[in-house]
Amino acid sequence: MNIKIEDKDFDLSDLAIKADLADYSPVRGCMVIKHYGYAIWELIQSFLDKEIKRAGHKNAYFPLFIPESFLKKEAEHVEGFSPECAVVTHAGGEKLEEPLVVRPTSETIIYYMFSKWIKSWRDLPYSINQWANVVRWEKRTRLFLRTTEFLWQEGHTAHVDEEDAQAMAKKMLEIYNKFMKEVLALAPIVGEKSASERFAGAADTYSLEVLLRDGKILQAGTSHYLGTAFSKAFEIYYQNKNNELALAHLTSWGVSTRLIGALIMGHKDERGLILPPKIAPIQVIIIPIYKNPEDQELIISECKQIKQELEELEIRTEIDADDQKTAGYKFNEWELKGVPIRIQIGKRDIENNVVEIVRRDKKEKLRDISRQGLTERIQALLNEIQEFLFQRNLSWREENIYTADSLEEINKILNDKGGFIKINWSGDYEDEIKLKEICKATVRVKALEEPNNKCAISGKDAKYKVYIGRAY
RNA sequence: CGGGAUGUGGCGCAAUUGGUAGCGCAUCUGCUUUGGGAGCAGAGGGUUGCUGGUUCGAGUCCAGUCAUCCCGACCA
Repeated sequence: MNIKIEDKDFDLSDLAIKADLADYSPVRGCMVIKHYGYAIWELIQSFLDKEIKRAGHKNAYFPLFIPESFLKKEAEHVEGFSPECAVVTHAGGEKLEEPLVVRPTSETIIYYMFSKWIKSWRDLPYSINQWANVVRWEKRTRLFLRTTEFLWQEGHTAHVDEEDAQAMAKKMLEIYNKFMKEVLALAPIVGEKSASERFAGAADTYSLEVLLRDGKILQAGTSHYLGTAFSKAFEIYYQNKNNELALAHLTSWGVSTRLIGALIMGHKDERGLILPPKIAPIQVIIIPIYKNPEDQELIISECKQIKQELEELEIRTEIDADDQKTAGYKFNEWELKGVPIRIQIGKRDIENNVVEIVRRDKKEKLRDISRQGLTERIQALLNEIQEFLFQRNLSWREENIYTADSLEEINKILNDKGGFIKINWSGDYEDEIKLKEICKATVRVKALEEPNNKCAISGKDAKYKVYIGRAY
């Protein structure tokens, strides 16, 4: 890798490839997730899977192929997804009687099964989660943010009534929010989508919107209250306590490998990736520095000793003992890859019974850190970095929430700074269109406050206070 | 899917009016090096994305195709 990284403003593809997270595949819009990137996904999975199970959901697996007719059963759903479906028409050397859709999401096939499994109020709430790949033939792709095939988790639940279902949709939203704050150190704005931004077929869509370092906004997770539209389409009826047939109320919720995009773009700086400790595949990188073979042996054995001590505290540690590369090269490379803490040990340090520590988040060099109590010091520092990154992301978000009362103001703010703008909005679709055409911005989520002025787009009476911004 | 750009050793790039492909980094060998991307000397590596066409001759011109990037319309 031959790159000078001083003051380089990385874009996402630069970073994803140079930090060795992913590579392009020969198929348009698809990516290979390399081991360093996949390790991040595995960590995401292990944290979230625990939370999802704690919330009472069990994992299952549904097929990749969905009969085309299933997609067509729910009107809005088919309208939303048909254009981006990959369809298998031939298999086994023959034309299929009914084409099979490669799942863009699994509502239809899961609810088809729900209708067979749910018969009584005693069966409810019913829930399933699956970790799977899905395919959406997007016009424009971008590594991690929008790839043709991506990995995700999708949860589906059925409930006796709206109240119960809404509570679940919100509970899962809060689990995502907590995960993003505590593990990914990202501070999303959480709220309800406008009608036009809803999931195809949903009654209500809630989402988590992350402000990235480039000022753009990323929808990083969603949770939907689906109402009874799918239940009608797939005949998910149950017998209630009054011995009547009733429609189940459904929810679905998911997060994808896009979270890795949020992670990259939410924390990066001019030197590359910055990974919060909890999600970093390597939390501590140890770099031995030596001039001759005698020192080398001594120093490496000290590195191994430190690695072992750190691993006893379950701190993910690696030693970069590659003697083909100079120390300086390694410093830059591991910074590019976002490892939270680097320990440097040379002969000097061993003689003085100290090490040098460099923290990635603040680019701060801590010299002469005592070897005694080092592991505890590192552990505390990892927590400190985790907290620092969250606080930094939170202030970044807070500092970039603006208000505006006209399209001109909105445009100026977005051109100069990006970020979120809180505006009053009439709630009319035509105003959303206007906002998009003139400012290239969309309504991200509704704010909790009540509107306190006329609509910033049209001057009509405002119905909502909303956050808007330019999104990926 | 529309507009624009690009595609040349692993990576980044060059090659004038068409004349048979060159540089830097990386790689290999040797010696010296190693606390912020090492130095010197030598060596290897290419059907120029792919397919076809024009031409005595194509990296260069033409057509098609595939991929990537930027801008729109579509989206987690």
